[in-house]
Amino acid sequence: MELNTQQRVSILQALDALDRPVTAKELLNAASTYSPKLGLATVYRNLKRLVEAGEVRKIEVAGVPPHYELDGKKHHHFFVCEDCLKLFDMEGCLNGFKKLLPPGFKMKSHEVIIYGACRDCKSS
Amino acid sequence: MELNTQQRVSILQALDALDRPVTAKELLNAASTYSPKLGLATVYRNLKRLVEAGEVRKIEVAGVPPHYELDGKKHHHFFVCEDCLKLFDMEGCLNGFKKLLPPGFKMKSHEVIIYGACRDCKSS
DNA sequence: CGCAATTTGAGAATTGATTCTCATTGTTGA
DNA sequence: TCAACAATGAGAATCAATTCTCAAATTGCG
Repeated sequence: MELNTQQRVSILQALDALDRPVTAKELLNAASTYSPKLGLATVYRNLKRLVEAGEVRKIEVAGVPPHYELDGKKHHHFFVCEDCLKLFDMEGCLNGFKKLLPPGFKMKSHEVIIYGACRDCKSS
Repeated sequence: MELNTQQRVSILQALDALDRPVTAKELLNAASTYSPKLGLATVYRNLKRLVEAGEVRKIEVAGVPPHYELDGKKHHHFFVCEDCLKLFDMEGCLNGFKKLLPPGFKMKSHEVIIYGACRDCKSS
């Protein structure tokens, strides 16, 4: 049976409070506020289970380590700040993906990633 | 001074012959045809230099190990076959990326990745 | 050709992300 | 309440990609 531990709750709380994709370490820092002795292994253990349960989504984009965010949001894409290396959600999507497909290929899903400078890093 | 070794030539030859993004190991296999004793470290050493020289592009997409391809092609994107895990170039691009940008963010580049089944894996 | 600088091969070592170990602690149904 | 089973902490271990080490081989100017 799965127990509802304090640290698991802290991790979910932190994910919810941060409200953007974060790395395991960022999550450790944030959740440590609620569970001071929290360890990285526990963060990973819980992330793994949450991902398998469909409650959390693991996001891998080139140039930055894997990030995690609460799942269940509607279809969206990501922005990578090349300065601070943070990831941000972007609402909306594009059309015409199929026209890129080579003949005979079948599309199951797609990903759009925009690289640049976030609001806070724009000026630096 | 940079020497023009047989193995470096073999690596370039293999990249050219394969004509799609390949992993370091695939490249080792392919280039071994020309340079039988070729080692993985040499492949990496040369890839690194070729990437720095702008002759080769390193492509990182979620779900597959890093791939490399000759640079200099015109702007394009990638298709990942979820079956055979091969990467393919896709000609063309889409419009409207800027409309996805959160206010205050600045776009420098973008990436589009389509996941699915390639021609050879479509039926399986 | 002759040699000095560069490169290679092969395996060891490193790196970053993640998982495992195991003794200890926490959680919960009865 | 309280035992059984699950989960945690901390560091060791693993894993895959990549880099390093160093003796031996190669390359190319003169």
